[in-house]
Amino acid sequence: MTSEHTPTPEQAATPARPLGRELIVQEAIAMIDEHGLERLTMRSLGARLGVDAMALYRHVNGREDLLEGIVAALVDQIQVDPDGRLGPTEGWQGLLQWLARSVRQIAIDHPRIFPLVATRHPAAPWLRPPLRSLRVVEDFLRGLTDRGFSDTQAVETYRAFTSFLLGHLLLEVAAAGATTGPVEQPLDEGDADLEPHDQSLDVTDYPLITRTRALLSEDHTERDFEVALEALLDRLDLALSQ
Amino acid sequence: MTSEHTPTPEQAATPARPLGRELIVQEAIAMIDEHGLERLTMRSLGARLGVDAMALYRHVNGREDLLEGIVAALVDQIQVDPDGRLGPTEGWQGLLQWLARSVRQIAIDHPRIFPLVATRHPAAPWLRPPLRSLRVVEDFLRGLTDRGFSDTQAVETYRAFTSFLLGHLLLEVAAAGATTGPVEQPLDEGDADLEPHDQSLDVTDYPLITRTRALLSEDHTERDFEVALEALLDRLDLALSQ
DNA sequence: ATATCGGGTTTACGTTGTAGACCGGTCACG
DNA sequence: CGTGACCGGTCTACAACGTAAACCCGATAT
Repeated sequence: MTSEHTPTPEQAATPARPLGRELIVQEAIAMIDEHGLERLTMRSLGARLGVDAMALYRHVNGREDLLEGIVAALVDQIQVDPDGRLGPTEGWQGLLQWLARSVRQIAIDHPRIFPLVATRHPAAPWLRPPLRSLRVVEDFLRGLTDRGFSDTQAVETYRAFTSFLLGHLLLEVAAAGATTGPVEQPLDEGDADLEPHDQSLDVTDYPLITRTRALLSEDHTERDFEVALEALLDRLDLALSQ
Repeated sequence: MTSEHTPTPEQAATPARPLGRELIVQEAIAMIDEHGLERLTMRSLGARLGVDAMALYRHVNGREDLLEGIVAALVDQIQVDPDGRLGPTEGWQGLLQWLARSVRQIAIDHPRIFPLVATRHPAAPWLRPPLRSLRVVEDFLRGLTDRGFSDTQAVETYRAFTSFLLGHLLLEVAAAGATTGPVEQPLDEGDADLEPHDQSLDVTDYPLITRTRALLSEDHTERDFEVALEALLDRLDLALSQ
């Protein structure tokens, strides 16, 4: 009877038994979405599932493995090919556009998890986040080679495309996280001395920043994403035709 | 006398007194470079500096602040403008090329720290990693406006350029980290049961991956970086001329 | 009926970040 | 020339975390 109350009064208990890797990962994702990564703890996750923390270890090889599972779960949501098989009318451009938007949607839905997808070490050095599962890469390569790409071209496109996705989406979710609230503090605000490291920073010494402040704060993430994607497609198209 | 030996026998003591924020951050950077982020601990860092862990708190506002300092230190190394002022002969292309390579060099020198630069929340939502300090952004905007960019163009370029850098460099250092050794385990290898989650993954079910395995493993990071940069510059040039 | 075992619990330990008390030297000032 | 402040180190302590190990119990197989 040492702890009768639930340690975190998040939700009392058992959202959907039977306990298993799937459910655990799912609930962990929800938890990060709601409170951020640092608040995902074995104990809190266990509590949320109405179960002792140690129970999780029956289904998951420790916290690292859990994070791995979370990343894998998100990556598995990526659809390389739309359901209604897109005809070769659109060609590879359509495929890449679809895929890009698919990945983008996932990133936006889980802005606090995407950094994990971006930075955790993939299973093999040639897997490039965010397209970091064998299934996705296979489908990607097939999609392109089916549409006339040589193996080399397909692989080069894989590299260019992942770089594009990673840069744009990571910046987009970072911006999203900044507005939503970066971390979720446990409700204190006693600011220390020792150079308070100004929160709302002073910009007066930087004339150009001051001048462009409004411009800098504008949000064009979606448009930027689309035009950069278009530019990439153009570039690839050019590279193909020679 | 509870702990007479140094907790981590890394280096006995005092590499360069006077203790201070600067020195602490510097040594922390060295430590991450050598052993990885998760092995950077207040106690180990203190030990490395020949000092009690708590001494660090006199100069640093806790671990988070230390990480902030590390990121800031790296970003401060970025040189927007070469020392020998480059004439307007090169124009803005030269500037961006120089800057890109400057940032890239830093990323490569600290592959285990760059992810921090990439993913930690900047001081303001409109600061975009890796160009995430006021000084760098100011110099960046000045460099461009000095060369004929409008404010809007300069800001748009800032966005495009940071996306480019982040995507390419993050993937490059991830690949680097994968070869060097991702984490630095404390020397055990007793593999658990529970689906060993295959380390050297099996690729036989993925014909296209199998076929392009060699291609996928080739390393073209530098070339890719340069050609993507060139493409970006072309795109910007085009956007400028209309 | 009884042995097995999957899957939960309890307890305990080591490691981490960090608060807070202590404490010794140095330096300003009466 | 004391004497107090204070700067910057130490020591001790604690809560939170990940997780190993032992336990335990109900269903199921023999």
